[in-house]
Amino acid sequence: MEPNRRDRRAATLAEIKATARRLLVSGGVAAVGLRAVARELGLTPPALYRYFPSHEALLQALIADLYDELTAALMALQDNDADPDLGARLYLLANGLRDWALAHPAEFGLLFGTAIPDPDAEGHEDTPGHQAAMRFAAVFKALVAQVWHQKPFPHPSEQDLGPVLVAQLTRKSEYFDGMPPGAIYLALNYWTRLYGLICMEVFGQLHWALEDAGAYFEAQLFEIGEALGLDCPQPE
Amino acid sequence: MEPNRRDRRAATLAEIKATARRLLVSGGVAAVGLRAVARELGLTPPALYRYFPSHEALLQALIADLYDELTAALMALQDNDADPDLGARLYLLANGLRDWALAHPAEFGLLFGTAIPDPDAEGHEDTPGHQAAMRFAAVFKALVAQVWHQKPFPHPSEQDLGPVLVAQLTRKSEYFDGMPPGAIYLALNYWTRLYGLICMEVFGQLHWALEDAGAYFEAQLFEIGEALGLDCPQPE
DNA sequence: TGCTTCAGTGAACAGCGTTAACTGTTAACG
DNA sequence: CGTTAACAGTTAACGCTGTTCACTGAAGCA
Repeated sequence: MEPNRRDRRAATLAEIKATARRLLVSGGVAAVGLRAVARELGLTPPALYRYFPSHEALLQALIADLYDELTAALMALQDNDADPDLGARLYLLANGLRDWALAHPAEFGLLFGTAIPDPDAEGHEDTPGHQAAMRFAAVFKALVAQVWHQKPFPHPSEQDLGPVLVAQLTRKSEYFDGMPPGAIYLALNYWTRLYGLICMEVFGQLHWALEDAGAYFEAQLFEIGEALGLDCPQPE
Repeated sequence: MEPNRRDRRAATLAEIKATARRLLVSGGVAAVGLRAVARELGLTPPALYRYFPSHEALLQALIADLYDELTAALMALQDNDADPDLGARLYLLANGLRDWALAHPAEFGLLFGTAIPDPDAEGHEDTPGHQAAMRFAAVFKALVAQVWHQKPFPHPSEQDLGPVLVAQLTRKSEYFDGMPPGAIYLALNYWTRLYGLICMEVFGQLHWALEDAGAYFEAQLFEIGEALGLDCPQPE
């Protein structure tokens, strides 16, 4: 019945991350301090260094966990939806992302708000947070590719896009399961508009115009769906 | 020839803000510390309190200055453009904003990146930074309203938007110089897409798909212009 | 049993924003 | 002109932060 030493370690590690998240929710990212976490757990600050090599590493682990939680939530949403129309799942996913963001604004802010304009990166692409972000992005990518392969939607021609853009998009054709550049362009369009919209709503940058952006989001989502040749989202 | 005391004060104040900006550019917002600024100026940290009541106030002043600089740059861009077609100025403005953002990523990050999801705000709407942001937003608002009044563009009907959204948009009709809700919807659409696009590009969130987002931005800008019933941007 | 591993502590360091008390210069006023 | 008050700036200190080092005590293993 007495816990193993490795189990104890895992339990403490989970407690640390849980505490960090609680502090994140209650006071924003600035409240997630090494000392604050230690204080909350009844430990001394250096004790945390047995679990994380630095404060930044703790935040990275928290970010990775949150990405994975969001990814799992969206995948569960897909699995529980029996609708054979994959286009409907795109609405499901988009609304799911927005709902999660609005329900967890602090977490969302940590994941997507903390923008790092680091032009000379060269090496921070293998952090836990970044890898988890890639897994998250793959969810949307996979669904869009499935939608495409189930019923290819009309897309702009290569002449419309121009050679420079086509060259870049074609380079991503393999990642997008063989979609043509015009279709990838629409997929990118879908993502950028959805992402931008949710960020602006959660970060309160729409407040000056709309006190409740829900209806606006719905209308925009319908427009974006139209661009992918999808039908009306829901009867509602 | 010896400078007045009030002039000396103004000069020091300008030096402080210039130093703060230099630190911002070279090391991000985290590098703009009270002590760092003082060190750079050969002063002791408490001396800065003769000019700013707190570190936050210094940042606010810097934000306000940057907003004003950006606003002035965009207005100068408009004034130097003799094109009577106001629609063309929308492209000019959009490209001007993007150019400024790409040329000054650190400053842009301070202005637009640091998102503050503060739901229980109630009182931070009168900071210098927020007021300057309103002046900045007014530039776009004014031009869109001018475009509308010069040549009203086709816009979605109230039935298309739904009563909830129409009610919110109508409440902004006065601010938008009497534009109808459908037109305000398109104006908002213009702003959200432009804003989201530039943020994603500057903050490197498009790098996984596009190494150079210029062509993509151009294509998107054309789409957004189409939605406002504008003609082709430029022969180029 | 003896040795090692490891969680955790206490003290300390450098850096941060901020405050209080103090010094010298500079402008203003009777 | 001389007094006085305002002002720019300093030094010292407080509490906070992330981080390191030397150390203790207990758990795990041979």
